[in-house]
Amino acid sequence: MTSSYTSIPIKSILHLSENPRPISMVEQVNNAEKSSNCKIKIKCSGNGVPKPNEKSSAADSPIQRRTSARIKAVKEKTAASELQLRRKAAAAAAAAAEEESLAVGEKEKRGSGVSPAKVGKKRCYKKRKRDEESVVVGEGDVVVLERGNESVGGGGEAEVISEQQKKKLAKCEARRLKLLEDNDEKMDVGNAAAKPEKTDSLQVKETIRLFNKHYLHFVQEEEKRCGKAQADRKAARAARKQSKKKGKIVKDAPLEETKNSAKRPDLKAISKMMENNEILNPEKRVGSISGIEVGHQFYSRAEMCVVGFHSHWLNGIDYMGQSYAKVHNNYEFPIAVAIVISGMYEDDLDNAEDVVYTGQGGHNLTGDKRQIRDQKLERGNLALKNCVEQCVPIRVVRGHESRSSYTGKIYTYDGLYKVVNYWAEKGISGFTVYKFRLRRLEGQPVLTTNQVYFTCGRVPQSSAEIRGLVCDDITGGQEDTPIPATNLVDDPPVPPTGFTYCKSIKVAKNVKLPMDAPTGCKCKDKCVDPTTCECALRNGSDFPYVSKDGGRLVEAKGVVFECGPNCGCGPGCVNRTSQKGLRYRLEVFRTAKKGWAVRSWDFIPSGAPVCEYTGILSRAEDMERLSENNYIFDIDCLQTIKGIGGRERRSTNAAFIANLLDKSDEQGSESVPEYCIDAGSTGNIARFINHCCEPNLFVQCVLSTHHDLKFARVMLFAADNIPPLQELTYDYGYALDSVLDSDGKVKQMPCYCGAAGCRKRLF
DNA sequence: TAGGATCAGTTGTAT
DNA sequence: ACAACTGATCCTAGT
Repeated sequence: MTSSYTSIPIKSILHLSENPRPISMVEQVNNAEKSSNCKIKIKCSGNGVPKPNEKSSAADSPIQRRTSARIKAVKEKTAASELQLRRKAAAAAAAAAEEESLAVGEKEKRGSGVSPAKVGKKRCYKKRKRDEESVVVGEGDVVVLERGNESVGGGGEAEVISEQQKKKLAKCEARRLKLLEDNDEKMDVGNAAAKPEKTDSLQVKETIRLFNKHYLHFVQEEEKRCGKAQADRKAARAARKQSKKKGKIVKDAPLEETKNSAKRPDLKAISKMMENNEILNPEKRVGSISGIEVGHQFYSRAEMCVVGFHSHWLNGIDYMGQSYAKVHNNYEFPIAVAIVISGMYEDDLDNAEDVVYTGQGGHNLTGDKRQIRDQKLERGNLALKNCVEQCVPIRVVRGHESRSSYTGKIYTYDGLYKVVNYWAEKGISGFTVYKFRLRRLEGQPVLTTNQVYFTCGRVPQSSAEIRGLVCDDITGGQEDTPIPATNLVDDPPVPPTGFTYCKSIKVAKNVKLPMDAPTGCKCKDKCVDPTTCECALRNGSDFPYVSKDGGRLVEAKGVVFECGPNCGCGPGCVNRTSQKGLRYRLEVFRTAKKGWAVRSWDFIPSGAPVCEYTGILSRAEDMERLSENNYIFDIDCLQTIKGIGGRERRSTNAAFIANLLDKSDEQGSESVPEYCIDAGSTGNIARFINHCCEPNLFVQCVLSTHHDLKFARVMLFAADNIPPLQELTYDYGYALDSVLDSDGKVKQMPCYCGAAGCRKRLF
């Protein structure tokens, strides 16, 4: 039986709660603000919403917000400087590429020194890395094995060590020494060595992001198919009823069409990524995988596959088979490289640092999930046995039941373990099972499995449990779920002040929101069929959302057309996903260096809507006068669609949008946003979300009550699966040199978000 | 909530 | 070329 994780001392849990999640290494831009803030004494009244006329205190400003570009000056400058910049960038990239290709040999020797900054470079690095891996097994990772504990056997039917095996052990020792040597070299390189690790972790992040995109795409495909199947069944039933009346016999539709069960979108996503060569680390390898640290959380088995951590979504033991013997002659194959401990075997025994793992086979896959046959020393079992004899460490992942995951399960990488010994015995059900004693290698980060388990459970259940609470609900009851504010940084702790909470957009006096609501779809209750729903057609004949998990955006789009006031569907329609208000329990918390920040107590799956950016909808040029307002968000829907002003180009329904673009062009829209949302004095939770160069949210413009791109609603969606208590961030999206000061000079703002790929400048 | 069908890549073996 | 192997996932049926 798999032991529970309660074997961890309570102390370690307490320790955790005493030390809140480390705050990312972000330097505050406005350091001066903090001291002034400390002097302000503000009592948070009743509902916690400050008076509207309270002066916006600098304390509320984490770092400078997405400020309106100084429009006129930019207009003049953009065209000229953009061209110049592009030329410069192209020249720099070319030079870098050349330098890179020349330096490859040298850098490979050092095994480091890769700049994470430029995409072009990153690609070069990725490729080189793979080439490296295809010829090296077990190198480049720190593997420290203790001697004297490598005897084979120890259990019932232990095998005895042979002369040949002794030789192998010697070989193994030699390998170990080499690894240590390599490690020393790495240490010498010092800081430079840390860089590629970060780059790799970004690659891991991006690969998982890509997986999520494919995953949601296939979820959508399946939802469509199942929806159609359901409609077909309904129609078939109706037809049968009719024909019964007439006395005719109608055959049932073939099973294929009526089947309602969805094919597994996760597996389809894996297949797709294999087909596209998008799998990270496609070669199996011994030891740790760079970019995946101990404690890394996976949200499904499929995630492990796409980053090359464990190459099968189903097998417990991942091993390198005989085919690897052709390329690598330093091992006797098969050898195991990774295992998943998920408690599926009745004979498992798990004490965290010390595990008795049951081999594979003889397991009743359906029903009671117990042993029904004897296990044999073959496949994964043989691979684990070979690990004992050849001192090959294996990666260990543990599965946990957890609500904070879309699959209800979390897999945590617990580090490298060595297979100490193995034996065969009669298991609980009376069949022969192979057992492997695993011991965690020393010198690794403290085991995090239990911490993660309890971190998730540490989310407060009531306001009484919240530490450092300074405000019960900054929304003053406007949102369905209250948003508390906590402050464990300031002394005395102060709540966020200087703004009025508003759930929805307010419009400035001199701005007229388009009132001509577009014609709506004629669907009833919920929009289902994307081939007939007009709103779906506007999005390119597909709904932008999947129904799963209450609505998730499949991918970032130029603009999303949602159902609006003239649509026949109700509020529960999937194509109103962004209109349903806050879905997750959010918290505003004070950080030491970044001012206020936002995090969620709930798990947020990728593509889920987090919040809208609200405030006062204003003319961008009116904001020019307000030089110190740091809460201005330009509505850059048009720019995003056109892919200008530093915006990434996204997929769009070209046909429908071309029409809208023509309209806006007629109205003389330039490359600079005309309108913006000013959350300086009035806004919602979004005004507290900080910038990060590698964020976990992204901005998505949404149209529902009208089709004017200049007034699109601004929504923030989850870009990744976001675990509870992780700070929420998005990219403020400045083009470098796009902000000018009052004298028309280019203004520069350093970025201290601390991400590996930080651009070092906010603008 | 429990049971069971399904899913698809890897591996080893048979042809 | 093919079958065996594997346990996560999700739907369905039952309580």
